[in-house]
Amino acid sequence: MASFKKDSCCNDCNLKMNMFCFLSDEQLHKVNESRFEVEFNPDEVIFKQGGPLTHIVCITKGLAKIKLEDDSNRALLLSIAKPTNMVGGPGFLTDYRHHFSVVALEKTVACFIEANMFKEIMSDNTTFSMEMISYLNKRIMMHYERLTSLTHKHMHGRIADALLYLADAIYTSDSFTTTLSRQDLADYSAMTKESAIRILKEFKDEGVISFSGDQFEILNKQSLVNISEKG
Amino acid sequence: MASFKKDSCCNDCNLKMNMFCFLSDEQLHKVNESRFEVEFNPDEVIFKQGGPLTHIVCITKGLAKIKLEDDSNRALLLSIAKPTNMVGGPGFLTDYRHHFSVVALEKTVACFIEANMFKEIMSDNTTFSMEMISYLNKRIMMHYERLTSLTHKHMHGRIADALLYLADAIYTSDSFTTTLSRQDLADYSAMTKESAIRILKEFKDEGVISFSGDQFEILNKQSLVNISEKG
DNA sequence: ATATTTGATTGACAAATATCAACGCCCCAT
DNA sequence: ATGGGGCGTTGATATTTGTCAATCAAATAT
Repeated sequence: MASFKKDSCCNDCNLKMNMFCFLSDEQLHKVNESRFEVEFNPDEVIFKQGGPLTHIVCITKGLAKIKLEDDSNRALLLSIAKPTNMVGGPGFLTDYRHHFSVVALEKTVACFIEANMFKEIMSDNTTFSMEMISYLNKRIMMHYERLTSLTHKHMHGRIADALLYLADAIYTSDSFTTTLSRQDLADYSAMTKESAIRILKEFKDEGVISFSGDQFEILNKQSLVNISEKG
Repeated sequence: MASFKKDSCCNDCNLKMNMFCFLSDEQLHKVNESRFEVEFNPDEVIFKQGGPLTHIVCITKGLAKIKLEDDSNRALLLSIAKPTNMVGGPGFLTDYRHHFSVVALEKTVACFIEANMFKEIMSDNTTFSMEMISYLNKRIMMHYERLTSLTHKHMHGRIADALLYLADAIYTSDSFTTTLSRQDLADYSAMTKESAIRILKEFKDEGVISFSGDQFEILNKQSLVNISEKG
């Protein structure tokens, strides 16, 4: 297993693990000593909502969905984590519980780092702490976008948002094969699977996208952006 | 104007200003030197979404609504700030812009503290930084609750949530007079004003609440909780 | 006092969305 | 090959929610 390196820093909203460039050599060494990797199969649970938060993970290979579960059976797919995103959660420095579940979407490798180590590092590395604050603030901006999208847009706009998210943020290509099920797409867009399917079909009929099974292609991106903006 | 004091600390979700108990005497002195207060009239804008984030404020008197505005004209009322909540925003340590508007709901006094001072303090007070991380994580938990409530619950459940929020978190009484308009209640619950009014009336007809104008009273709290949980 | 404005309310109706049932398809285990 | 089981798809229908227009009431201006 390769060690984390002090290479380029990254201001990406996703707190790539090279945020570790802010660590001292000694701190970096400590992290690399204690961290370990686990490989998960598709649909396996990496973190379970409600469970104890003892470690922060970094997705090093594969893809995982971040899922908010409520009292009924419905779920909201908050976002997707890809290499090399950090997945922590609001339980850190608060109640040390998980407030969402993380589920592997394919064969996925997660690197576990003790939450206590994070805490220790922060308590004597203020740059790292401030980078964490910056990261949390970017997550919050993302939540704001999700809140307004999910509450103010119609289904067409929400599905357009989902497709744009997958193409731009996850697969970085307008043509992609996904391991997300239709139900996952629906959970991301806060609607039923049937509604998601109908709207995907409409987009296909209108020539905005094409798909067959799990292979998608965005044919008219501007149109998708318009649909997203119109709501 | 009274100075911030190093009295009791507070683990409240709202980062009460007595989070300042984590400051050194010197830091506290610096903050008290430069901060200043402004009084706002009802409906006046304290922060405008999109504007520059140069200061963090603390609501010292009154009540203010935190409002997400989207491209169309619709707004989402995210939460309400009361004394002595801090109101910063995700622009801090990121793009230094405001990502929501803050609007006074009544005569409201806001105390302004330079964002730079916050940054300085953090860079040599790791307890303060970590307290900030804890605060941000609690805000994120709140966003999760809002996300699942607003996307998964029907209007009845959402209005029930709004009423419980006002009674429990804002007015700390099951009987309260509010300066929120029906439109504000609707914006908090992500529905139209007409729908909010209809559901309030239903609750009144069923004896769950009573109200006249802006005076509300929760008559059957358990019932309201049930409605909230059923969705 | 009277006109005007603004927010609250109501009803009729239209649009958006979920539910339910049925069916097809593909993969897998027997 | 064959019979589930799960996922995807479709259509019919019911429910939820928004829109539009009208009215009402309280507050404010003339």
